[in-house]
Amino acid sequence: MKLHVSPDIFPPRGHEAKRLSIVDSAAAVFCREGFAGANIDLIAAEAGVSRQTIYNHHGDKEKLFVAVVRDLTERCNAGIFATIATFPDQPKDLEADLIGFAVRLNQNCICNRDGKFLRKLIQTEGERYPELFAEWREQGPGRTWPAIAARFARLAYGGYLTIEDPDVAARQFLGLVNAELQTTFMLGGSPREDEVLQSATNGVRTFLRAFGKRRSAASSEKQSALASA
Amino acid sequence: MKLHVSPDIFPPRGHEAKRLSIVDSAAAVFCREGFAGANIDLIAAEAGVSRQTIYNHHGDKEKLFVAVVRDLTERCNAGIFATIATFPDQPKDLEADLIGFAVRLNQNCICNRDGKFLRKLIQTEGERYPELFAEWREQGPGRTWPAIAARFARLAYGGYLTIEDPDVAARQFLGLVNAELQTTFMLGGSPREDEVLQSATNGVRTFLRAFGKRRSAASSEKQSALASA
DNA sequence: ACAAATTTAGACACTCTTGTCTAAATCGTC
DNA sequence: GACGATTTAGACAAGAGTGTCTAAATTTGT
Repeated sequence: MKLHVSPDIFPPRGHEAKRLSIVDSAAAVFCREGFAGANIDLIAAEAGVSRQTIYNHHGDKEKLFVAVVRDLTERCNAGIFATIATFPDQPKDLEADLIGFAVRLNQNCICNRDGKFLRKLIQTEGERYPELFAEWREQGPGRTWPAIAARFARLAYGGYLTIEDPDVAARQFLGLVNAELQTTFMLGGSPREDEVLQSATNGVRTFLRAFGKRRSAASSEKQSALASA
Repeated sequence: MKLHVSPDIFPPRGHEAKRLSIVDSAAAVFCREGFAGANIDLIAAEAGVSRQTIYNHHGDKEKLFVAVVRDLTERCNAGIFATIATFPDQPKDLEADLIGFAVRLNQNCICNRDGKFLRKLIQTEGERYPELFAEWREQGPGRTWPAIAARFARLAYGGYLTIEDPDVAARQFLGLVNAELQTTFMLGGSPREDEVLQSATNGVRTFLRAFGKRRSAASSEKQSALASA
């Protein structure tokens, strides 16, 4: 599940390990307490590290915060693109496959630890660090949305969907699929697995009612002519 | 600790005016800086009041915060119910009327000052005051969602929509209508008026593709026979 | 096992904030 | 104009947190 490709190149082992541990704990504490309320001593204790080590590594509370956001953005992006790679380009069962994709997106990118933390940091401190979060916006939504939209465009081109604007459709897909989780997200909680599945199922059904080739009356159409140029 | 004999009975007008001013400024500062980062001196300055007056009125930073959330919840609720009252029960032009409703909901309840503040306070401090935000959840979403769902149920009963679960439909309506504003909301910004309209228009169109009586290909069927038992 | 680098614990100065207190100023009302 | 209530400015103690420094302890590479 983890890919430790090369965790220890030139810095010694314990060194980088401690850096990771610090950033991890810092993320948790910054989220819980906010930037102003976050206590370096507490971060140190939670990371199992002395306070001085934090200053050795990052120099500053603010620099530490920036490092946290950068780390989270990077890891979340990786997760999102990995999940986008599982988008059903040639679905056997369109509804089931889209539900699966929606659930994966939620579980692996939005509801997981990194996703929750990054979201909360953006919400709480976004206005205080405009340039930092402008960077996030470019690297994150600015790249992931077009990627998702492209997949929906391909589905439409393949004849599975009737879509005018893939960008709009992509955003509406996520809006629908998370429609029933908004209150939970607001309070910073994690929805249960069955809630995620329920919301995704309802959302995808509505999405397909709007954009699916209508199979309403009959016709489980094995519309095979997809291998077109 | 002094005991205020009767804090809010006979105090004169200017008194209550100052209280309002304090709560207002406090809301802004708590939102900008977070609870821990909020500075009472700054709130006082922004309210045009001395620090001591704040302590006279609210006694405590934490009590002040609670007062702010209570006030915001109350005012936002009032706004939402006022807007729900404008829901198109007997629409002439279903699409246009639903778009109008969506825009009103956004402008008067979600994007306005109170809505923005309340949302941010819930997001940032929700986990720290579970009982306070449980109260919000009951008073807010717990009452507004059923009210909105009831309106959609009535539309369905009137033959304007084909809905199985009005609660789900209501949530999906809002999810669709705000689908293109999510990133802006995240960063605490206010979308421009034309963005709100655009998102609402796209959202309502998709909503009607899913739940509207289909006038799609042919058959603008004046399917009037709805008053059945 | 040795030497260099890193980590640690603790003390420290400094700043900032909360909440209290007091005496003077201001306001509202008669 | 006078009286009571409220507000104000400022000083104040107490506490908490940041960032620095130092000397000892530990880890790492050789």
